[in-house]
Amino acid sequence: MAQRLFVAHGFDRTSVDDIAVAAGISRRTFFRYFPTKADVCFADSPAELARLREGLSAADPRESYRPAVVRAVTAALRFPPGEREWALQRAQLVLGVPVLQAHATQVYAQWRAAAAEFARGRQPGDDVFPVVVGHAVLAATLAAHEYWITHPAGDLEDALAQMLDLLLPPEPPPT
Amino acid sequence: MAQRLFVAHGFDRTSVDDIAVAAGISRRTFFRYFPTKADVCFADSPAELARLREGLSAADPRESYRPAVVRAVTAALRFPPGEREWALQRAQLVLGVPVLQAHATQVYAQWRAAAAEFARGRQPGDDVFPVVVGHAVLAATLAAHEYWITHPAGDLEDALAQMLDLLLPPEPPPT
DNA sequence: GCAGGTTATGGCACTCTGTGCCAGAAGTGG
DNA sequence: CCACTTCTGGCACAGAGTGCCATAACCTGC
Repeated sequence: MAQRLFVAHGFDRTSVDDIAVAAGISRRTFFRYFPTKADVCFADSPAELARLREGLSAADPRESYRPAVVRAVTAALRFPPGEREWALQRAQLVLGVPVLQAHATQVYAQWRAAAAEFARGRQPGDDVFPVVVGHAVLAATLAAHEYWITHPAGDLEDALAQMLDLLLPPEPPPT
Repeated sequence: MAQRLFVAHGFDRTSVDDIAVAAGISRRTFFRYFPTKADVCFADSPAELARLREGLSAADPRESYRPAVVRAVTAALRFPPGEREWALQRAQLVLGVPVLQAHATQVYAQWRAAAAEFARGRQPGDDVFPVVVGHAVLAATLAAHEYWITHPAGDLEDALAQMLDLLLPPEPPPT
């Protein structure tokens, strides 16, 4: 509901009062549901993060790590076909509005942490590998979304797989 | 000067009034020098960005792109030895304080854009390569800083080179 | 040194976000 | 119906950031 206002009038020109009035609640109540105006656009993020963690921890330890990451990430960000427009609109907002780009860093940090933790389990004792994998997963996710909003005819999932293939580092030999 | 206050009392617990009083200026004047409280920590960013662009555009077009990027990035972020503590402190702030992480996205976007523009010049007609290189350069820069603040004994420059080597995609064959 | 204009500074009032506190409405179980 | 919990709204507040205007500091040329 609020997302529609953001798209129609711009995020910055939509005040919390506007949203509250449109939603038929008070300003104070809005802040009980969403800690921040920007959080309206990140309502699905906890679920996506949970799916990512789930997909990573479900991976077969004997399988090499790259296909496992590709599968977990694409599954975590999959959406039902009916929500395609909705997801695209949200991606345009998050990647295009500075305040939302900024707010997204908190979500990104959790993605990085999840990927890094998985990588640490694959290469115990290696301090570099988890950091690189964390940033690679995040960079690929962002790159895929960036590519998607400029080429909306294609599928996000394909872009994700392609970007991950280009950005994930090779698996170092076990120590 | 303000950075010292941030380190001593925390970024959030330091108000603009505090900074203004410590600097002997008025609150209003502070906002003339820095559009935002967070911008205090990004005073060097325009110069770093300029050095990055410069280094990239100075690269020999016959050289493959990866070493050119490594040279440009490491040169852009090089600092005199006397500023090492200062730079490390700033990195800890920017990577550790949520508000600063968030504000940094604006700077990151410019880095990505500079790297992407360079990559576009190397692979005209390829829509994927610039996006990937932009995100790879940024991811490697962040990964290097993240590694550096947890292993401050090493050199940032070495970490940058290592991360870029792991994250930069291979150069696709010319079309 | 002085009148001219330009630039830097300070103060004031305002909007907006986000928060703490408290009062009252709404729902729930006995 | 009553007690208890939960949801909601209003109010006041702090802090960031901005627009406006008055004034102080700094050059100019004369």
